[in-house]
Amino acid sequence: MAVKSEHIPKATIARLATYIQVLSEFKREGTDVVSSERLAEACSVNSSQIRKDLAYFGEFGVRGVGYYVQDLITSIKRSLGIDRAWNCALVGVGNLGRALLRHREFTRKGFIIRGAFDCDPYKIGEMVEGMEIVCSRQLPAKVKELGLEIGIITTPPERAQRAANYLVGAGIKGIINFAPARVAVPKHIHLEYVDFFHYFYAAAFHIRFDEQAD
Amino acid sequence: MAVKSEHIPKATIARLATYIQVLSEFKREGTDVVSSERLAEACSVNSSQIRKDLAYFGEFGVRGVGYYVQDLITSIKRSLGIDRAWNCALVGVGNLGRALLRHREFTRKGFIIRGAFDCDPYKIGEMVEGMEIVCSRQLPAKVKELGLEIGIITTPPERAQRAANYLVGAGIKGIINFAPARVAVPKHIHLEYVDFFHYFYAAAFHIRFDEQAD
DNA sequence: GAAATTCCGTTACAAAATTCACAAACCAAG
DNA sequence: CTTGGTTTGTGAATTTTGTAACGGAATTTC
Repeated sequence: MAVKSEHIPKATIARLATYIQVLSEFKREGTDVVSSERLAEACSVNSSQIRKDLAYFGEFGVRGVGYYVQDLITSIKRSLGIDRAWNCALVGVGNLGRALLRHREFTRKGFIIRGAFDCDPYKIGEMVEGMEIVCSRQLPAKVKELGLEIGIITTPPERAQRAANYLVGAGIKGIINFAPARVAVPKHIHLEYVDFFHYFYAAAFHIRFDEQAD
Repeated sequence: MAVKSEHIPKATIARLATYIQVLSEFKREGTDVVSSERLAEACSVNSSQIRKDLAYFGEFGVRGVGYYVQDLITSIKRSLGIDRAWNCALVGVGNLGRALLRHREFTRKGFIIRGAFDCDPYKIGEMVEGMEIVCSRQLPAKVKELGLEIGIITTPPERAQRAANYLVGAGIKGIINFAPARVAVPKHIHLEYVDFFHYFYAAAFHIRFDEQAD
């Protein structure tokens, strides 16, 4: 499913993920068809917004009717490139790394962690969730062998750059960095920073600010 | 530290969090003073962007010099309202909930989880990380007793709304929802959705899209 | 089967965010 | 004390994003 237009706003991608979530809820409730208006309300966005977001990727609705829930889920997934599984490598098996390895949702959402890497000799060889922790030096071999495409960094901040270098050198295509540190990568590598404290900061700010506004 | 202007863009808040992260790295390296230009490069944003973001909250720089790293960290933290600790309640002690309870970074960042709640009778009374799991019905009492202000929802999606209701009823001021479900709350309650699969979706999309663009 | 209704896709418009550009402020050197 | 080299803070210009309005396609009603 090709994109219609050249550039797609980052915000649109984020909203598509929300649409999938809400559509899945509709599906569970047994709703087959939904209008942009009703979907918009459930997502707390404008209905034009939804129609426009979807228009970047194609025509998925039926005029006078709305969107078929299951079809739309499928179409959005295809548009996002999550209509297939992605093989992932996790680098840094600390507390956070272990939590992610244990998190069943990854496999369910199509992001399958196939390799766990660490450079600590005490950890190498240990089994976590049925997976053996492997030395980071073996990344190039494993990336080829298992077809790994996305790297997940869960090291301490000071080791994040090294993990990124390993991943890039091994031929990974994209990196999701959970470590609280910026890393430099060649610009053909897609890089995302995950830091859920951002959300806490935003909450703290608004709570404090809203109180002042009274 | 009061805000200068009425409305502050959501994106600005997100960037301030990034600035803190990068400034902390500068501090660790022993850099005392930094220009908006250098900070901008490290954060991958425009230098005017930084100056404008900061201008919402005050004048923190010195013309001809730049920003004093430690002072700027302090100023941004005060601006965001994270110059003090926030007491949090976690509702839903499953895999994700336990992972967050174990995550040391929360305390270090000033978001202290003081109560763990669940409605499963088999879990109530269990100790997790030195904290006793308490019945969700006790939320109102505990919120008052411990001064809890922020609620963290880590229940399965179908129980997220109930958790939100409990939290709101107990007088919490803000909610961070890690459950993959939308919830409805009164509009004076600040609500943030956390879903790190968003980042994976974005990565999947760009990797696939960039390949096509070759 | 015609009219009325619904609702998508798209274009035009409005709002918001980002970037540019420059005056004012500061420091250092002579 | 003045000059030169920096760098901030901010109003103006530009770009991007979001919203409203509307034509046209599908369905339902009579």
